[in-house]
Amino acid sequence: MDNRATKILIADDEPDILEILKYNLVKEGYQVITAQNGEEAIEKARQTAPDLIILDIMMPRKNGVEVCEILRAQPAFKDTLIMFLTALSDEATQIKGLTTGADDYISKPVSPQVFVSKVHSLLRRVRKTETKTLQVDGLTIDPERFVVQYGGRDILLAKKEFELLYLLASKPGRVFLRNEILSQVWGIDVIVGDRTIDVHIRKIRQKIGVDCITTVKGVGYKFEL
Amino acid sequence: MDNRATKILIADDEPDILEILKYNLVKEGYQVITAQNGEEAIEKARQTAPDLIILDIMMPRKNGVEVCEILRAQPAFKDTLIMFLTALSDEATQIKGLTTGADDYISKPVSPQVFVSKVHSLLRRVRKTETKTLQVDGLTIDPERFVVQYGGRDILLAKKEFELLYLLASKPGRVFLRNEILSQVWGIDVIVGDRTIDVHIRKIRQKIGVDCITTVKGVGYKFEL
DNA sequence: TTTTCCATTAACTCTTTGTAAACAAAACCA
DNA sequence: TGGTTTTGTTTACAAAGAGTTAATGGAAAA
Repeated sequence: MDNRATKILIADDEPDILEILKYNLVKEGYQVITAQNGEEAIEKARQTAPDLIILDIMMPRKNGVEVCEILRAQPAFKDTLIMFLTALSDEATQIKGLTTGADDYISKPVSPQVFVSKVHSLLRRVRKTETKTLQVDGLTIDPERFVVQYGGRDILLAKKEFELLYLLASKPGRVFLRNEILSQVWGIDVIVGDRTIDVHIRKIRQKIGVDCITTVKGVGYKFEL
Repeated sequence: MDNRATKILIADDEPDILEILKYNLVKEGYQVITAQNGEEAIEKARQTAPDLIILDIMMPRKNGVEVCEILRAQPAFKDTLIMFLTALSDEATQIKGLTTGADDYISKPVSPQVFVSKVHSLLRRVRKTETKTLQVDGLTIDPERFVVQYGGRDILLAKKEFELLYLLASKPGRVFLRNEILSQVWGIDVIVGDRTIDVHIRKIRQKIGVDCITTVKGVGYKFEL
């Protein structure tokens, strides 16, 4: 699984819990941001735009449910995943939490395994629905079939090639910095050599046979037909 | 799985529970109808002809078991899936429930995951026997006889092989991730080794004799003739 | 009960893919 | 223009992933 570039915000007032959870998520390759109270959580959420927000219910300065409600009221967080941590398996709280628009909850105490696997599965569930077929000027990129079509021809790309092309084509004309490409396709903490991107770009150009990727020297690449 | 067209009726007298369950099913793409008591459940069942009916045992104005009995007595609901919710793990009630013709039961409290996965697996279980014969490019897959026909030839597949092929062929061209295959064919909580899928794929390819399953490395498999 | 068939695992091989390294070619800048 | 930086290309190699085969234990059929 690539957890690259997946940002997770955890808010809990107990530093120990925060540490443990953070440790386990970082180990899995996620980028973790922490907050110790409700207001800090909201602030950090705005600053970092995380993919998943994990909120303890019991927190000073706005509890988890309140934070969730505030965030959900904003368009930016309408589709962000939110998960609650409940100290006790307080049925009432669980229900309230879910109805206010959280996507899942975990009751503490929880084993790191279970915690991590819950996070995984929640993110996976959502990612799947994110894949949409792209159509740009006669080029079709279909993640469901994992096929690129151009001029009635099926072009088979390897995984990384496909992911790279998909990223570029997701915003035609927009320039993606090399850094951006790295963190989106390879992951935030994967270190690869300078020429790796170029080699993949080359293979894509070769396979497609049309010049659809433009180099912007000193900056990055953009997709354009 | 395409849950769009799947209608689920939930009957429970506690609005909170109803909300939580509905929320989770809707999130999975099911169409959900709710009822707050036994009689309402029967009425809504008649109106909407759901694919699955989830009944709380303890309900005012006819309890779950009574509702089940009444519905089962009607030809229209002879084959509808019925699932019970039991507040306590009351063994006696569970048994009674099942003998009156329910297909499964869940004891509350239940986590959203478990609940959703039970619903999934119940529907999957039944859909399988719902036996729609698939016809793709001269290949006929008939779940009723457990037989695959190709080029006028009958090919006998073992159960797992058949289920796997059926899944892949249900959406020709679409790539199924290994994970997806595992959870659809083997079940959500079965753990099998890495090579198990490959071995089954191999047997299918061998028996059919035509290359109809394409490997997408690092991603999964797809059916394509 | 014996036999056959099936699902799975393990061990191994084969293939594809990703990356590094080394060098060539551009583009940039003075 | 010559030197410098950035990108393109090629080749080679390691590792990931998938294919293959045989063996095992269990279930179903005979």
